[in-house]
Amino acid sequence: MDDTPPSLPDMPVETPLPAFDLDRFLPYRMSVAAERLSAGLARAYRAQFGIGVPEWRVLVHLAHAGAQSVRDLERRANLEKSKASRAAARLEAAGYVAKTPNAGDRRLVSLSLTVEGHALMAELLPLALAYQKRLEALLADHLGALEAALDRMMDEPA
Amino acid sequence: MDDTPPSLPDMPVETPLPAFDLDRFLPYRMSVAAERLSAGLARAYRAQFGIGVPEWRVLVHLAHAGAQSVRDLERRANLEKSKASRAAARLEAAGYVAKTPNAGDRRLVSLSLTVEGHALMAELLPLALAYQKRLEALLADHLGALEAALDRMMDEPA
DNA sequence: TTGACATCGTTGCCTTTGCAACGAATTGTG
DNA sequence: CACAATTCGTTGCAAAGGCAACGATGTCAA
Repeated sequence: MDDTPPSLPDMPVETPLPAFDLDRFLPYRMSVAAERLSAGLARAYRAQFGIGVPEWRVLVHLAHAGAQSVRDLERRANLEKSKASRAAARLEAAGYVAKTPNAGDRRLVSLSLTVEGHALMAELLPLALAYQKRLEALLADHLGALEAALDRMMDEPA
Repeated sequence: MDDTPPSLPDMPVETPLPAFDLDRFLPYRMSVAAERLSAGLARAYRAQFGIGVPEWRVLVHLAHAGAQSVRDLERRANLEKSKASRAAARLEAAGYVAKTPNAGDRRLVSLSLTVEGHALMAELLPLALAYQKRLEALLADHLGALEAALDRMMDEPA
């Protein structure tokens, strides 16, 4: 708060930097808020089921859309290829997901929920839905604008 | 969309799962949008200056608040302790940040921008400000509600 | 048909992350 | 003053992530 610093002779005079408050910077705020939301939910399944975020996304998408290839997950659940592949491998090892070769195109792997995976989702999905409800109630009147803002961010090419 | 599946004898009958579309799930949407914003900005400095997100946060906070300890960065820039420590170490190696022991409390390390770090920020901050401006223009009428929503998410204890 | 080109999923390699433990320094308590 | 408890920053270690390359498969056009 020293508007006119004494400028001691041995202190190099530096161009003043533009004012910039990280706390008002949108990429930062979004990142922190997103981390917070993910962490809040993850507490519900991470410790209890050994499921991380990538696994969660795979499971949800399989539950919602049925059998899917790794490529589908990459495109539709925003999972980088190797991330999706390894998450699927972990889920297969845990017995929640079955990997079967696709008959039509043998490059594809068909991932699907096992009975255990289905049962797991029967537990997890209600938790997620409740979390979503809580958020919607918290945001209330701002929810619509938030979603519109998110849409715009996602539509923008950059 | 087969509402009444044939229920073949060898197909175990499973409780139908609640409808759940990842694309409408807020933690997911926030995470994807945040990643997108960070990536958009990071392109401006990552390749060109070898600066990653943690380094960026350290630099910005030092530019904004002057000399800070690792603990300050942890608290005020949402950087986990070791992340802040290592980012500071990388920045010191790159010559952008100076680490000096704090006279009053010798447990603390005082991090500050070097002349080179100051010059770097004189380049980077305008980029960040322009990016913020672009975002604000894109969001336009929804900006206020977005910020209010972010505030609520951050205030909530969970 | 054949050969160039594209796509799919996995893997190797290296970096980054997260967590816990540690030594050094400081604070608080009796 | 001693000495337990706390705080600060770093580091070891195992897990996760990112990227590029690979083999296998599929497509397409000459």
